[in-house]
Amino acid sequence: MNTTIYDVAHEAGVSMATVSRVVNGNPNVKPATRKKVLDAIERLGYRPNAVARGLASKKTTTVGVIIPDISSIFFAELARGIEDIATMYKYNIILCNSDQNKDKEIHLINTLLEKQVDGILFMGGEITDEHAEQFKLSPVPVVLAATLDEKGEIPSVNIDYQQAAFDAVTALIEKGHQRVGMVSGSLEDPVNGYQKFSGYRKAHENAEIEFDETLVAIGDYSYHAGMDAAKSLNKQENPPTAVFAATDEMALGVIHGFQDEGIKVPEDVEVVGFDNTRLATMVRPTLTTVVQPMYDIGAVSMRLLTKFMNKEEVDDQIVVLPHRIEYRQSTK
Amino acid sequence: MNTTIYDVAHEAGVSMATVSRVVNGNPNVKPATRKKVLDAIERLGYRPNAVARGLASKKTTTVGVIIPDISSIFFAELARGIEDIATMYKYNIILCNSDQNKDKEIHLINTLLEKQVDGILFMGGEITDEHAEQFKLSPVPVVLAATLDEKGEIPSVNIDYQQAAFDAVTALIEKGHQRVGMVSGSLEDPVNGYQKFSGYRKAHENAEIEFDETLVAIGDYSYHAGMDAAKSLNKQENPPTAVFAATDEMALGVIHGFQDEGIKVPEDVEVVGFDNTRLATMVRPTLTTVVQPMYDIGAVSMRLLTKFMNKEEVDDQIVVLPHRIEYRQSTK
DNA sequence: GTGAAAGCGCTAACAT
DNA sequence: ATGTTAGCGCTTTCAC
Repeated sequence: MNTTIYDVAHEAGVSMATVSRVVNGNPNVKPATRKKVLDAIERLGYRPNAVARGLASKKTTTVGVIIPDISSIFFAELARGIEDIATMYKYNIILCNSDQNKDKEIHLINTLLEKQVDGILFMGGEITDEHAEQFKLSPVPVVLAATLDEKGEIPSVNIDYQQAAFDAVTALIEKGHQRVGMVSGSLEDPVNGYQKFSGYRKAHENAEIEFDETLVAIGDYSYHAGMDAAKSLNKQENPPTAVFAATDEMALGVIHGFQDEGIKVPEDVEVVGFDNTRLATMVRPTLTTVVQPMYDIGAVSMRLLTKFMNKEEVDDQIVVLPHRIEYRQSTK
Repeated sequence: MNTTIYDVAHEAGVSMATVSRVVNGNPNVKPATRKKVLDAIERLGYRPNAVARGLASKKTTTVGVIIPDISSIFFAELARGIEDIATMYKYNIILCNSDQNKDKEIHLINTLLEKQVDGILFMGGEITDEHAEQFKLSPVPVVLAATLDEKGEIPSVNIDYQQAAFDAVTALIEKGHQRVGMVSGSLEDPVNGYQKFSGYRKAHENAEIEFDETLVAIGDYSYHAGMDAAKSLNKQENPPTAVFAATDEMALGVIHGFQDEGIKVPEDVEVVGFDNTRLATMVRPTLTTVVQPMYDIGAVSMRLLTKFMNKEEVDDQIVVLPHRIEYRQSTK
């Protein structure tokens, strides 16, 4: 059997309470007593049991993180931001992949709550009423990262995706492009689909260019979806001279798709991606892209969650981080 | 206050023990009783407290995962394999980044043990005596993933890195290359440095080609390290006609480094990478590389850990997965 | 098939 | 500054 606080108390000739005080850094312990206890701990190789502590104190210093897919370069970067800040505030993370599957998501929320996490960081696609319901019922705070709650009821950290897409497409239009294509995510996806597509449309409205739906392809965020989109876009009688892709990975696919057809990037067609993942600098031509600060979104959302967990005052629970466009070789 | 098993027992008019049986799927409950309990649970919105259960049962159904950097495309893929199998066996994962820093690693092991994880999955660089000591003292099983224990005492899942490197370099030599360069990791890194470098040397010995240290560059696994290596390799009076890089990311850097100097890949120099990360197909030319089944290493190591946690019989605790070379456009 | 009761290892009043 | 004690919510014998 493992050594317990009781054993230490006995060994040091003090009470359990005193040992607990020492272990938890409570200042109300005489230095001499503290030393006795520390020595006993050392001698016995005592290691506090966080589960027992969690039961008694109703705090686990553990937060649940629900993420669509940790193997995605995008989410992996976000997760790192989350974990770094969590570590800074002495929390551990229980990491769960949801594959953006609603049933899994709901199930995971409940599992995490059973495990008595002190808070939940959620990344996903659509926040349905059922999600909202679960979050409302949650006894611990929930923060969304890179995930939109249309109703604006759940604390979240994002950039303004629509504005970012608007900016990127407008920049293309201002360079003289009349036919700007888009490779979008599913329009049911609030962030990578709907928001970015809306930005694309608004940029056209704003420039008074008529919207041409043949210029829009829908992809599943994969490299291959980008390649396919480029090829089909290029087959048209009047192909686009610039393409805005909803993710970097699709943008790479678009570039290579065009290149495979003998089309030169950026000479014949300019390409702009979204996210600024590490991929963007690891291709030729390097990718012009909308910078979404993934690490920061993770870090800021975790920081926000710690504030809620500490019951600190929070002035604004819907945080919108700035974005910008990083110009590289895939545009002229 | 949250509803407890006691409340449910009261509501259903049975004892706590019976509720516990129902919740845990114990068959020794009359169907009628079970229904009463289930109804009460439903009515009260009861959610079992896993922390209390963990304290009473001494099992948390949680495993600790120590990983150098989740934002690395390589480890992220591994992590996904780990998580999928963990989920399959009803475990959750506490994910910790170590940055391959020894002190952090040791500290994390202790934190995880305090949290009473049922097992630990460790990914890192060198396994020092201190690591070995910690693992030996651990009350729960430990498995290494993509990490070598030279002493062969700790269960682990890997491929044969040296053989894989040998195969890759030998293939290059057999194509007629007399001057094969290498971009290695630090030789203090057992896997990406020492093992792969040894394979490189052995391939030369085997082919009776004298080893030329000017052909070897050391990189930090980054894209830029690969670029720099290519440039310095190319500055030599007698540059290599083929290069083997210890990781895909460095291989990409090598390719682009050469391209930037006007050297053609694969015409002027052939390049082989290592890992087969998703990057390998997202560049032009696509990358010939040694396939390391990252997802599988994660999955198999987690499966192995579950066997230890269940005290199942394990025939071989040092598992070596097969590797192969995937030929793409960066070689002729 | 069900219940009673003793912990699991710790924290947090409350006393002293 | 330190000790006493009552839980925290559950599992697990052991009875019946």
